[in-house]
Amino acid sequence: MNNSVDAPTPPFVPNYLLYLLAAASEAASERFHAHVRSKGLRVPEWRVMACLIDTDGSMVTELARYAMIEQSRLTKIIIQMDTRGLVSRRSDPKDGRRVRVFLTPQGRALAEELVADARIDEQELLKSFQGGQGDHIKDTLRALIWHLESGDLKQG
Amino acid sequence: MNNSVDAPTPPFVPNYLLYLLAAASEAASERFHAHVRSKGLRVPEWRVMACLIDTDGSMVTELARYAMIEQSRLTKIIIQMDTRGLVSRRSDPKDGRRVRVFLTPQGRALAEELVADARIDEQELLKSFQGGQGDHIKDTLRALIWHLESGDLKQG
DNA sequence: CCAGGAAACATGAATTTTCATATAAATCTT
DNA sequence: AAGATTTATATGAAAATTCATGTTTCCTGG
Repeated sequence: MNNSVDAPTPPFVPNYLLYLLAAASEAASERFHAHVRSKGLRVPEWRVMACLIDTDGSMVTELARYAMIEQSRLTKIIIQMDTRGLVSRRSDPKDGRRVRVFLTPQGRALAEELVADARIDEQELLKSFQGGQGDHIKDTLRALIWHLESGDLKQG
Repeated sequence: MNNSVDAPTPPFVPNYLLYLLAAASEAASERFHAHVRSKGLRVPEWRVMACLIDTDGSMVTELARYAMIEQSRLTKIIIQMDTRGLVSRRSDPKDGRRVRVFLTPQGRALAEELVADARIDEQELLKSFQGGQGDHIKDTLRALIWHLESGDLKQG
């Protein structure tokens, strides 16, 4: 007979990939998201503005994919941002169904300021994350995203 | 004079660490989260159950940290889950302020089923992600989380 | 040209989430 | 040991999100 105690079963959550991804995303974003809110924007609004810095004038559906926001939700966010003067909406002359979204001068000024802040924040995160490791994490994440989006992993 | 066109400015968003983390989390979770919903649970409810598999009987505040859900929101989720018979709430006899949350037998059965499914899903993700790379990503994420939570990166 | 269908957005009602604060129990202070 | 603080959870109203579906515009074959 064996008197020794069993090794405790290891916990599930802290070793689960989807938890690690969500926790890493949250932890890494916390500080900058607080900064965004201090500037009077909610995080989804900041995401819209960051996307528009890259692709000003894109249509709502494109923006929804790029910013990872569901379409009807994005529509409502954009309407609010329009009201606040951060973006303007114009229907596409070539296709009346499409609504193209543009940064206003005011919106662009804020967006550029925040993108600059975001770059600094990112550099601080990466450089504090011991030399070189920092570079690799972005590559790893890009590879993971590419793998997940392309392969579709057997259409379960 | 130089006739050559400038190289286009590289886009910000697709190379931004916080975007990569959020996008990786979303892409990796999509399939399993759909599975969770097909079982009649919303994602935050699944998170609560997964946490309780590890730490049944924990108090609301602990659970909130572990499941990354804000406290007052968690309270409401737990009340719903209690009503549905997935968990039960008992006030701690040692400290009347605390509410300890337990899986019911029915809740535990569902939680165990989903944890098993989650393990399978995770294995499929990792093994499809070319040999060995899979292992490393979890280590990288753990390191990042540990770094972010411990260091606090200068108290900006 | 027209009917049918698809694509792009908008909308409304039900539900959730957020934020500030209330309540209640434990702990500290003097 | 009474009062002041802190900790734990609950609550309510305002705001945001979700989901299904409506509306408008475009496209396609006959």
